[in-house]
Amino acid sequence: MPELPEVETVKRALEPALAGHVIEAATILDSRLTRPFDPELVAAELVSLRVDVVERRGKYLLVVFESGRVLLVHLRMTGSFRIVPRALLPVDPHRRAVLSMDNGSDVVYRDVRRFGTWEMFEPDEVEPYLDARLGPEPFARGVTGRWLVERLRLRTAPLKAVLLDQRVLAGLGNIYVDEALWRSSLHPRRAASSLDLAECTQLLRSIRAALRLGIARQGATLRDYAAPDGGEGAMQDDFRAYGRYGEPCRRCRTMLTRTVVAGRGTTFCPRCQTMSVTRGGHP
DNA sequence: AGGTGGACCCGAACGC
DNA sequence: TGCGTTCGGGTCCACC
Repeated sequence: MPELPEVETVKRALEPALAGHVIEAATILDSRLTRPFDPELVAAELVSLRVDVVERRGKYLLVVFESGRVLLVHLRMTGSFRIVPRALLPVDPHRRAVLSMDNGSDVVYRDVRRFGTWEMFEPDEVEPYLDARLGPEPFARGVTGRWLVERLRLRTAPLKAVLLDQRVLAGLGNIYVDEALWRSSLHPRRAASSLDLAECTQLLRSIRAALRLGIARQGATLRDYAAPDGGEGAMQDDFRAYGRYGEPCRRCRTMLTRTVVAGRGTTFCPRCQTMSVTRGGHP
């Protein structure tokens, strides 16, 4: 599932293939991708635009054109890109779009579950759109333990539910929330508002450590996620909690437990990750 | 207003 | 074997 580290990996691979290049042809094969807009019209809009830069905000990819317009892409669950030489396209029933670039390469988008979205924005539209949906990047300077404790102060929902809320911090999903909670020894069902400053400072350190490791490992490859160069991530080999229920905790050897929090499968250590205020954590 | 649960998808894994 | 059922996961939306 592409979360911040996976999307960052995609962004880094896409940038050199797109930046400075012109889209010579665009094909959109699935009307769901651009819904409610006509896929043929969106494809026509893309043709002959020159890409300026590729950016990431939370789990969104921004293909910014020289005109200032932006193609906003969200991979959701199973969206992925692949960069291949033109005409080297094996048959793939899950292919949803192709951008043919002026350097002879095709940027191919595939999406098994068809949740992903492509939407064109005018220069001034994209910022308000994202600002309404996303909080700050977890690595932003202004994000501190003090900021987080204030941000959680009025949130009575389970900590895990609040961390999955993109308006609090942008880019966390089920994997990295479970990883961060394990690292900070916090129970996923703790009321978010019950965390004190020390816990929030520790939690933020853990969130950043989990994300940093994910980026260094080029994301986690589960089932069919792959980077645009076809490379697979290695983060799945470094999971401390996510999906490891039934296996021993790497701190205390207690068997990890699986439960459901905020409607999401949740793995945690019933011994380390306590419901009460902790003294010091384990980054 | 904050919290919750269903809808959207479809392949994999599971149950009989 | 073959069929039907369940599950998951990000975001949006209706409802409390």
